Amino acid sequence: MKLTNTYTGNLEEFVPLKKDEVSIYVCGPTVYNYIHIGNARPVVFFDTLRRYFEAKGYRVRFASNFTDVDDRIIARAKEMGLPESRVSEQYIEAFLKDIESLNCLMDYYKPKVTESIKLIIDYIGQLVEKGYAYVVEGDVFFRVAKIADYGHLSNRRLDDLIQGARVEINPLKESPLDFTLWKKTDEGINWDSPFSKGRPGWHTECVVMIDDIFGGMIDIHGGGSDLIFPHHENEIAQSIACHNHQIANYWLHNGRLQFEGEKMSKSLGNVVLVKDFPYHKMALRLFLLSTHYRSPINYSEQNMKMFAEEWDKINSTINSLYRKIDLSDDKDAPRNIYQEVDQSLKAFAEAMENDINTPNAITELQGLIKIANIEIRKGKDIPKLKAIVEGILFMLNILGLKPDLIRLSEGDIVLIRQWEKLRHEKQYAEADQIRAVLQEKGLL
RNA sequence: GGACCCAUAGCCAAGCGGUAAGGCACGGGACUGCAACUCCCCUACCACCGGUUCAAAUCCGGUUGGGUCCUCCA
Repeated sequence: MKLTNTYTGNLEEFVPLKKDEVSIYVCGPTVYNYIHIGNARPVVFFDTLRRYFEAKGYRVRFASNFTDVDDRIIARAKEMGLPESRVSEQYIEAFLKDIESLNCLMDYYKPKVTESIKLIIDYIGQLVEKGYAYVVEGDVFFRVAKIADYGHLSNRRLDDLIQGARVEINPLKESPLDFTLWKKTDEGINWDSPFSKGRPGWHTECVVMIDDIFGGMIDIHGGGSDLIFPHHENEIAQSIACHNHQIANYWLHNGRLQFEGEKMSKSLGNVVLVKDFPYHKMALRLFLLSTHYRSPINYSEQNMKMFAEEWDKINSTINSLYRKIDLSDDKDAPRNIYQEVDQSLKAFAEAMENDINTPNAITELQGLIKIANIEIRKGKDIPKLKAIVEGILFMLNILGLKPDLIRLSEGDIVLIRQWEKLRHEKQYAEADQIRAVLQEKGLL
């Protein structure tokens, strides 16, 4: 399998650190609000990556954190008149509910900053001890100048960074590039540390959690492309400082989601929350996978209708397949192997092997859907229908698209037979009555 | 101001040196008692200008138009 590694800029053959096992860490949300569909992109993509690895037979160890200590959470807590912990708990719960609605696998490591404070303080202490960090009036900063390779991931030169810096220069820092590891404060939630009473900066949590969960290098570190600089760059710097090695063999970044051609962000206020998505959640997932993960993707209400209809078609084709099988006298016939189906599956796998090309994988899915509809029309070859339905479900499972299956009850079968009989006898008035009932039940 | 990315039909989107996949919409047809569903057919001088090459949507340079990061953001 090939993946584009941001660190090298190349499409590379994936080789795991341990045979048959893959470790993946994805930067998770800061839990101060509901997530919007842009936040859902990395979640869905990396879930799909995980599913594909699992389908290939790997054991996947997957982790994604909750940033539950942050200025925005503190601000939100004030606004809501609640303690920070209540705010973050509430949005963690909402996050999990949202990603479950997108059919993401829910069993993964979910570390929280508030539960990692001791490890974070120890880690910062080590950085100070080794001379990679310095304490000024209770604040702790990372000494970027000590990392020769700083800027490698984000492909930046230090000079450009310094020149481009528009932030107000913090006089406590030795260099404007130095970033905060620990911030002295008594506002909001805080902890005692050897440096001061305060709270950790954002960049240390992920490295610490990765160490804690995986105990060293991991295979894949992922997140949105906006995290490349400075967050991931800083993670690498800290890891090199502390352990003298990188964090991950492969860095994967997904492109940004835009809203009607504009950036979607909480600060611009043009967000569409996952929980408020106006169509079937699987249409949203289908949409998110319809563009290659590295490219930008544009959300527009107009397009969503398209994906909603496409999802309906996929879903109803599966149900038609099952209906045909359930109504057949031959329904216990074993499935068979068919070249068309196998070719689709092969092409599907090839697409996924090639840097998780989900748009092409979806094309293969659509091809099988078409084959399904042709066979449904022909009607008789139950083993083939079974092979097709199996193939479709296999693809859907990897893409994390969960169909709403409607299996026929005995009563439904009787009803459908009756409808067919009445039509055959040209008793259309009665037939249409039954048809209305069947349509109501979603069986046609 | 600095760094970087993108530009393919009405819309979404593959392709990444050998002569334009797929989906939606539109139009035409088939199926049907009438519908719905479904199927078949049809739809592209690959932003523009130059260059490299036997060959370019694909590589190089420039122009224009979008976007991203440098600052909280997935």
